[in-house]
Amino acid sequence: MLKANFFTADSVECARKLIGATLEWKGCAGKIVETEAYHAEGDEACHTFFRPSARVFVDQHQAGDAYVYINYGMHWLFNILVKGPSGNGFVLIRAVEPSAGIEAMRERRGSVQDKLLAAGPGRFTKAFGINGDDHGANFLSSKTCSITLAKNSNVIAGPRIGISKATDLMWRFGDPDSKCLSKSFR
DNA sequence: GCCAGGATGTTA
DNA sequence: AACATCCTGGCG
Repeated sequence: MLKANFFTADSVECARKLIGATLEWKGCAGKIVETEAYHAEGDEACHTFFRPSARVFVDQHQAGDAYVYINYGMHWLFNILVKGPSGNGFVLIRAVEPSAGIEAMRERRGSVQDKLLAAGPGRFTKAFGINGDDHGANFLSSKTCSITLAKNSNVIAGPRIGISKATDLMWRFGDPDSKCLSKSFR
């Protein structure tokens, strides 16, 4: 299980270290294979840059709290708030390789290949049943949710996906060997 | 495998 | 108007 101070480091470091970790969420579980980091200050792609409500969220919540929002009118996206001495930020969970609760994921996702069940930020939340009710939930205080870091994992970095600002930052991280990425790194 | 197009609604 | 996406169908 994560230590209580894990989300008090830089969000870029958190995003990198979460690759390979096992995420458990209300009966479902899987290996985190893709993440992205956002900085609350100075990052034009971060919601805090253009959404006052996101800045309020950072002020009023603690490290480890879930920031869940709806995207393109139909997909929930799941972030974890990071608050550290060097600055605040978010880690977006972009893809997970399912390991438990796969039947429940299949029911929620409909007819897709198993490797695509949670291979994308919107696919992941749908597979795991995450929605706006989970906005503000905290991993470190919940009994049904946890993250356990892997001892070692192969990690590759690349530019973040689906954004139009700050595309030069290499803040997308992933396991290059996983078959459950939202998109290849090569 | 890649690309185009449409679904869908919140935020500011 | 933009948007941290996904699915389908066309093409080869």
